[in-house]
Amino acid sequence: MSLNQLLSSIGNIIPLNKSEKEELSQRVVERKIKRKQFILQESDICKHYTFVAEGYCRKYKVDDKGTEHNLQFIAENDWITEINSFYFETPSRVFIEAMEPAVILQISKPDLIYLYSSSPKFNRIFRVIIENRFAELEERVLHNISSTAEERYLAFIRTYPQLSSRIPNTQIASYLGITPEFLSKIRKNLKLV
Amino acid sequence: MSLNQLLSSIGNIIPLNKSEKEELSQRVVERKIKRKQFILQESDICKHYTFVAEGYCRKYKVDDKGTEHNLQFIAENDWITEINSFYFETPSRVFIEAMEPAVILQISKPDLIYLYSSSPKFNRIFRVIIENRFAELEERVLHNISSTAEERYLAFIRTYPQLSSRIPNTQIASYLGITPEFLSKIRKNLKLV
DNA sequence: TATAATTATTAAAATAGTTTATTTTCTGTC
DNA sequence: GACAGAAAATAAACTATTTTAATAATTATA
Repeated sequence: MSLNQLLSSIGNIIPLNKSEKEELSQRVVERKIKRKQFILQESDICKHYTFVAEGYCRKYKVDDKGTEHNLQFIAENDWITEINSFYFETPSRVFIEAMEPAVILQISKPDLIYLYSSSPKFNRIFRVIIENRFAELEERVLHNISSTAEERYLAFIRTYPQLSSRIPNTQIASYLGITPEFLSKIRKNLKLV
Repeated sequence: MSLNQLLSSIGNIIPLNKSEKEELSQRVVERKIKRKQFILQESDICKHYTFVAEGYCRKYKVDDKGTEHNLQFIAENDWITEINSFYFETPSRVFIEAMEPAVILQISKPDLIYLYSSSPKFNRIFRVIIENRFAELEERVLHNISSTAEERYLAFIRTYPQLSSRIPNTQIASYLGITPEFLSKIRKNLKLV
């Protein structure tokens, strides 16, 4: 059951005692989300820190020309939020959307603030969660500025082997910052080699 | 004096009381760094969280071909570390180097761990520091995948107006992920327009 | 102040990536 | 199992960016 998934995922960071688990469990709300349904829409305020238990999501931004740009894919047992919008209560500039039917667990900001005060461990947990994501993001920037599209594509499928097979190529292209046509070209090339 | 700079910068996140300021001040070490001197070298373990009081630094990675790629510039009153290396005590994959004669304040990992346990505020402070940097980094990824080199250059000088005038164009090009020659072309073009 | 060394600019040719348009393949649904 | 709609592949022409190489401008140092 998805709450256990969340507890064990957090337990990997720091083991929680019974009362901490209680506190956390009581403040988490489970939701079932359809494919293509939004978890967060642009210009809304991001009210939750979200744990993905089943399915996967994408976080993307729409630019002035209406083109979508994928910032992140979020697989099972991973956390997603829009930090700026969540903490500063400013309108979100991104969408978060389920790519497959999903089960998510959400914590509201007041509840999270409560948890931070109830045990210092929670502060630490959410610091570690964002630090992990930060390291990942920095890795990505590095690839973006130092690798060709082909190298980035190979790195992507190497880093997310299971997930990448579930993601349509259009979406992967948008994540890599190239057109789907050029991704096709790259894939064709790789087959020849 | 640089310790006051650090205290006031942290005070902007959460005000500290006297004893917290004491605890922090006692665990911070000031160092003067020459231009081009390293604060962290590749394959070393990052031992400190570093606050830049004067001067500015760059964090960069050297790829297989020996080319340097700038990941970040760190100006006065900002923090820098290599999260992965610092927390997991793994060899750093990046260099951090002073671009101008600098004054820095450093906290070692044991001292930071101590601070985390001494007051929950410190956990929160370093969570906020990394969250801010995270938001900045995400903005950058977005630009990288959705903007042309010219747009990225304009965004860069708009975001860091004072700092960008102190950074050589070669370094800016490396940050933008383009060649210095192409940056020249862009700058020429912008003058004409 | 002159000279060396680094940094910035320019230009031409080569490569990487986009655009537009068409065709093929895949997927879901009745 | 046939059909509609979405996703993927192909190709040609176009644009962005790199590479190489040479020159000009700036900065550091004897």
